[in-house]
Amino acid sequence: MNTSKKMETLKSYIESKGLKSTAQRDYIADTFFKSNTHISLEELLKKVKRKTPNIGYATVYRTMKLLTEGGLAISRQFGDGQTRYENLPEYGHHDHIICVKCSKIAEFQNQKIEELQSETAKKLGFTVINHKLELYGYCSGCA
Amino acid sequence: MNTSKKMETLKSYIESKGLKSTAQRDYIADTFFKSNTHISLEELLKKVKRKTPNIGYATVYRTMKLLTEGGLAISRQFGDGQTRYENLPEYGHHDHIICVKCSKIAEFQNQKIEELQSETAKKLGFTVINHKLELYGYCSGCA
DNA sequence: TGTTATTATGATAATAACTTTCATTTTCAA
DNA sequence: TTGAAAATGAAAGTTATTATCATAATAACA
Ligand SMILES: [Mn+2]
Ligand SMILES: [Mn+2]
Ligand SMILES: [Zn+2]
Ligand SMILES: [Zn+2]
Repeated sequence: MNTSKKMETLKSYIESKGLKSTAQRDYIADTFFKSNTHISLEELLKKVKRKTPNIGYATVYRTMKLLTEGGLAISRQFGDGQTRYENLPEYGHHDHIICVKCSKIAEFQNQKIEELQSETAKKLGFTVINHKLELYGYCSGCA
Repeated sequence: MNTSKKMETLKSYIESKGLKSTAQRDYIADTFFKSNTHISLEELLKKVKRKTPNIGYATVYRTMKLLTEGGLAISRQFGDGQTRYENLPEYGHHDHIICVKCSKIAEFQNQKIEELQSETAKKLGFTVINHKLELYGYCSGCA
């Protein structure tokens, strides 16, 4: 889904919730949609402030909360104590591998792992609704 | 490893670091070693205070930090914003599945998943040193 | 066994990320 | 155009964690 399509989806979501549209929210969302990292609120705020210096942290916070609720952003907690947000992946769910030295994050998909997770859960009488799989180690550059 | 063996290991670790032994630390460690849950600092403090009401949160915090550094405790962060500690597993590494309704935690081991993780990492040029796998869902009682 | 340097303790303060509050501004349906 | 409802931004509140500091306990050694 491209940025403009996402902006439309956001617009619909806002309408459906009886909310009002604002320039700040639009700009924050647009900036986020155009980012391709796992971005923290501070980082996003910094980006946004380059064009709109008077925007507040709280607005960025609330916008990302809204996007997450609306299914337009995914929040992630890696080990660093900060929530990070990423755009919806183009091709379904993915997990992460993080370099403990340079913090580089690589993404991967492994259908077999996903299946084994479900199986394992089933054996224990659980039904999985989501999961968190993070590998930590050294990337090729830091090994 | 049983509790007394762990206490000995702790004693060695303390000596090797040039630290001093104290009744508080011993009692906190012993209490932790005898617990078989994924226990938070608050919970551990509560237990400890039953016999030694004047023990402080900071001492429990520092003791668990010490145990973790010394390899006698594992710290875990599940989704609830609190660090939890667990004893060394009797039979190697395990991962967790957590009920989102009642917070029940089940443990599992799956060698195949572990292997697939290493493989996946290797393909991306990473060397894995640790990982985090948590499944979230409904337990049999909450389904 | 006393002395004393070093470490530990517990109360309290500081930190940091997140979340809420509130006075003011903005939006938008009527 | 108007006014009720929502949004904003600054500031305050929250919560778990970590640090500080005055005092107490430990232990090497004279
Ligand atoms: Mn990702
Ligand atoms: Mn466990
Ligand atoms: Zn790296
Ligand atoms: Zn349950």
